[in-house]
Amino acid sequence: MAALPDDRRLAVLRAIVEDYVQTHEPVGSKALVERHSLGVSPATIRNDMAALEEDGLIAQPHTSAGRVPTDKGYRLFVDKLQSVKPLSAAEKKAIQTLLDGAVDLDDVIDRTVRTLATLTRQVAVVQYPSLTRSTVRHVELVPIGGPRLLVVLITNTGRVEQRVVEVGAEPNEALLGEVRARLNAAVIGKRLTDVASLVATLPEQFGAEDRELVRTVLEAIEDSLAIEREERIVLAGTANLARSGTDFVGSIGPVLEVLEQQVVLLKLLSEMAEDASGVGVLIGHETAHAGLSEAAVVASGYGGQGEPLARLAVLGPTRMDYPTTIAAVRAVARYVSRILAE
Amino acid sequence: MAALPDDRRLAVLRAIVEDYVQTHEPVGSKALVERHSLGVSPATIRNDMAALEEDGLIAQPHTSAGRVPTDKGYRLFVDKLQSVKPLSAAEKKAIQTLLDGAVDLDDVIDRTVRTLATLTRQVAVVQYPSLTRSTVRHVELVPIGGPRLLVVLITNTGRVEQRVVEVGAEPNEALLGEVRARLNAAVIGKRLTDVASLVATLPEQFGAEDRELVRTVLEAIEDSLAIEREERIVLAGTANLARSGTDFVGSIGPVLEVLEQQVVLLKLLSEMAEDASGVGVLIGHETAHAGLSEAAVVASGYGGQGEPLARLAVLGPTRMDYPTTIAAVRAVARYVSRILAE
DNA sequence: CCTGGCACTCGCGTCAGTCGAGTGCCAGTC
DNA sequence: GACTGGCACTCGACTGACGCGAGTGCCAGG
Repeated sequence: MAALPDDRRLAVLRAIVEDYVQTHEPVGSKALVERHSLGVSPATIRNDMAALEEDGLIAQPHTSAGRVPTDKGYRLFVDKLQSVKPLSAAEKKAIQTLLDGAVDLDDVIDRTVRTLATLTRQVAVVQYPSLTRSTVRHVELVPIGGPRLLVVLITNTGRVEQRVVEVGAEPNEALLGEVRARLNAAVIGKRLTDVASLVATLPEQFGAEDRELVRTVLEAIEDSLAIEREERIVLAGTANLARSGTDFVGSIGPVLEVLEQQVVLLKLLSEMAEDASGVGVLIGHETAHAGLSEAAVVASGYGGQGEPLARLAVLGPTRMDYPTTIAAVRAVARYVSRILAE
Repeated sequence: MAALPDDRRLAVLRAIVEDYVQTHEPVGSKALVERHSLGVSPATIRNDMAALEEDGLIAQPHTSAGRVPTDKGYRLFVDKLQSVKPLSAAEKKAIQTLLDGAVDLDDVIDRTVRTLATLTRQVAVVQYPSLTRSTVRHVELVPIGGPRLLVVLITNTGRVEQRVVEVGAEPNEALLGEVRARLNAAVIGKRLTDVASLVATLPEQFGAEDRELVRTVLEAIEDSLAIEREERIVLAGTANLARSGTDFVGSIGPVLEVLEQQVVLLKLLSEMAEDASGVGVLIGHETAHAGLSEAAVVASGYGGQGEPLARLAVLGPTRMDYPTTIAAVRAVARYVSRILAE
């Protein structure tokens, strides 16, 4: 095919996506030439549309109706997106106002997810900074009366994990100090993933009668690092699903179900590929989940230079405003990263 | 009015509620006598229905349709509920299986809310044990390098609140031990609400140069007790809202919005009155919230003898199976209370 | 390769007509 | 006085016919 027609076909696809996102109605050839200055007649557009349909990029809900983009069409639209809509000054300001003044990690995450939901008017998803990629800032052992010991682990992201353990007998302060010192010496500044191997030989450095206690403490620490607790997700804006009314033809039930199953969400987020700017998009069936066949996810890593600490995302109907959403996700991700870097 | 007809009217109301809950369709006089052995003819029932409508207990959606209970009708139905449907053995077993084996408070709450949602097939809401009604088990001060101090407060419910504070200079261990000892002596076993007044005179017991540090620590503790953090709510089963499809005629959007605004939910829970068995019910407009005009809340306190530590609840359409739901809420509340008591 | 024209398709809204469930009322019976 | 059977009436739900209009595919001509 010649260069010109192919270019125009892309322009037509782009126009169809834009119109459809705005009007939520199948778009016909006539409306298209009226709303966009394509410089050709409806009949020509019709030919192009037939070709686009042949390629599986658009489809018609029924004969004698306009065309609607398919998942594949959205995908091409997103891939060929040369320019992301920059945020308005007011929006940037809003992000700052909403995110500044957070007192701790929980608060940062909470504000982030709300900001993202408000900004995009979609469902926002924020994953807690993954423990596996952060490092140890400090480990503390606190006797809390009787044979009970509070084990506290603080990460460089400000996250605090704690656990109460039962040790055989009430430990004396001197021993505790010794364990605390050696433990910290071994792990401070190290990655959490390496902690287990770093402390493996620790019990051997103590007398036989103390080893049991040391082992119990180490178990607690490794326990805190177990996947179950480490991978937490926070949601906001689920009410936006209902607002987008007829966007999900087969009710929003399945979508809500997916959102409740954090495991599925986490898997989705962790497996997403990102483009050069750090944003990844999954459209409809690409999510490989039946409940999300009419949904799209726009995600970005955040926190940490190079490899991100965790991901945040927006979930909405496939029929969403991708340029704006992508811009919002990227902006929020950058801003949160800056905050987390302190 | 004579005693008999009044009794029968109540029976009619009860039958209407039961049928309507089951079929989700307005129920007429004929169907009523067929499905229930009321011992009278449809015509008589019609007269009773007219009276019930007069009293505002039932209503007809349109002239030539059957009757539907009003909020007031549901209220009377619930109030006159003499027997709550006991849970089946399988259900009791399910509660045990789901709730046993929780490792900490977070886990208990998490399992509870999921159990409740699964059991009732509605939205479940669990409030974290209120800090204000629990007591202090232990306070710990942990130096974490430099002028930073980790303040940890553990309650009798197993809840752990922590906060990092910046103190002027790196505190020496002796001083810290002294503060720790006096602080614990003052507050252990005391109610959190009394903590602030109990420690008021604490700074005076220290030398002038140390008072600043003591004050900073106390501030952090009082901060941890601030309402914002103490009143947390966990949800599960929001997908059930969508499943109940046409139950909410005006979409489920407003309901989801309320669920996201935890403040509203908390206010609702805290203001609910409870009957003798510890369960409270709010129906439709009684929630005093527009978004919940078609919803009902069944709540119960849990944890703590006498005055409960917090509440858990189920939220569903006004058209819900009250006897079963009330039974489930009560059973789960009792079981959680037992677990929390250890 | 684009364009104007033309016949064709098909979903949607309207309208009239029918059906039936359910009601209210009344006169009669126990 | 309470209950019952009968009867006329109401009104929403469903159905089928029908015209409208948006949109398409195709074709011949520029």
